[in-house]
Amino acid sequence: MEKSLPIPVLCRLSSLYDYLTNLHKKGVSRISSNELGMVLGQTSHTIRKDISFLGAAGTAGTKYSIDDLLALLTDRLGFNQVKKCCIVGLGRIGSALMEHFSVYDQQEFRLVAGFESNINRLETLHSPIALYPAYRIEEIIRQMRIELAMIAVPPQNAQEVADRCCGGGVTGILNFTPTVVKVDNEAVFIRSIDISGELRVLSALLHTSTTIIQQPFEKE
Amino acid sequence: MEKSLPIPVLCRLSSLYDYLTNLHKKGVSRISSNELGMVLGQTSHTIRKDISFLGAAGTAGTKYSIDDLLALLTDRLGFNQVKKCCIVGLGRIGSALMEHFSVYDQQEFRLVAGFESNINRLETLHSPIALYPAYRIEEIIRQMRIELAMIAVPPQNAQEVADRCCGGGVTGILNFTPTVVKVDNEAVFIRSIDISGELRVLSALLHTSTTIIQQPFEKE
DNA sequence: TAGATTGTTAATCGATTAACAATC
DNA sequence: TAGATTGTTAATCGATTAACAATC
Repeated sequence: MEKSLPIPVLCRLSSLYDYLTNLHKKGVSRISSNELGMVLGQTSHTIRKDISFLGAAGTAGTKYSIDDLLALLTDRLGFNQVKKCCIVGLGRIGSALMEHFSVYDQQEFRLVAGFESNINRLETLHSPIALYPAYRIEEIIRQMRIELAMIAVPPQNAQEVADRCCGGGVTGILNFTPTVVKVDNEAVFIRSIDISGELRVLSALLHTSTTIIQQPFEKE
Repeated sequence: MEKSLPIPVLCRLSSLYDYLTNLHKKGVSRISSNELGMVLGQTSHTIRKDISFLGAAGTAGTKYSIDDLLALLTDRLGFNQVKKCCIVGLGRIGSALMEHFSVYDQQEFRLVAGFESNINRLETLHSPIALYPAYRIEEIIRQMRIELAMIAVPPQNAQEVADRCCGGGVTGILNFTPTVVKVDNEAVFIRSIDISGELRVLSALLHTSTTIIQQPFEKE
């Protein structure tokens, strides 16, 4: 039985993949765990440990071959199989994502559909990617075999949309809503990006770091 | 000396704050750690532990008072002090964020400036928020006493922009770029949102969960 | 009082860091 | 061979979970 990769490891490997892709484009051919650690803000130990999760990738004494590492990452993490994605909710954030992903061609995924419930708004939108009214979510996801859905609807609709995306058959959801969404299907992965939440975290960090004195609820 | 809150705790408290704010608006007055756990996808233990980091907030036997909890969170995490924010880079994502934060009025922060290096593009943009050319970053940040910067520039410019934001005096950076940015100032907090990275993580999750057999590098 | 539910201490779990052996 | 650097095992650290005492 395959030991599945811990999420923190996966996140770092994803970032590593991105960086190596850039190096590859620049024509760099080898790099050490030490150098990688510097750039990615990790220790060299962490880099090597993370890589070793994928199986051995380098040869001792030599630095990592960037091509080999990229090939290993691509293979093990499945980045060679293009995943079809859709975006539900084409408001400000949703349509920005739409444009973003229709321009950048990431080899790992391809945006193939957008959904919007407001028909008037839908008609004002233009995109090289097919757009559909929201009531067709299940139908289109199933028909096109879409695997990933990005959800950028108002928070109060996030759960319902997530359920319908699952109903259509997606196995991954990227939730841009502060709502914590849940699905009963074990096989569906959910990750969330909460922009306001992140701003609050930063805000709290600056606050708590400057509030040095404040000693709450002193017991006597 | 004040023990600073661990980041995971801070993230959950931020999400708790958001949820309680909604409950408050709906007129709900009390809620238990158990119910909160259900909704926020945590155990009741975690909820209570997190809250206890702020000092005692409830009374045993009774559920938490939502008003009291909100007051405590607001006070301890500094959400009553409005933080001034800016956005650097007004491309697709940047201008979507711009619109987003100029519409939603979050009491915790206020967007006060946007920066864009492309003068032609700058002139086509219209916003209720003041927009400036990128060369004025330091000047305006210092002058307006802006504390937080969101960075939505091309990845290759992220580090330089971060440095200049720090030069102006921000103490928090929300980086929307896949580039890992670093600053030498210890007092500056950085958080990152890597949208493509998250998609890759999801993508890898679905891949590794379906790839059951694949047993790499079997030792003999 | 009895039931409910908080706050906190203790136990477990997992991830990161360190050390080092393996090896090119 | 000696120097460099990987891969892996062990040690540390921190966060989550569990248990329960405190108390309304």
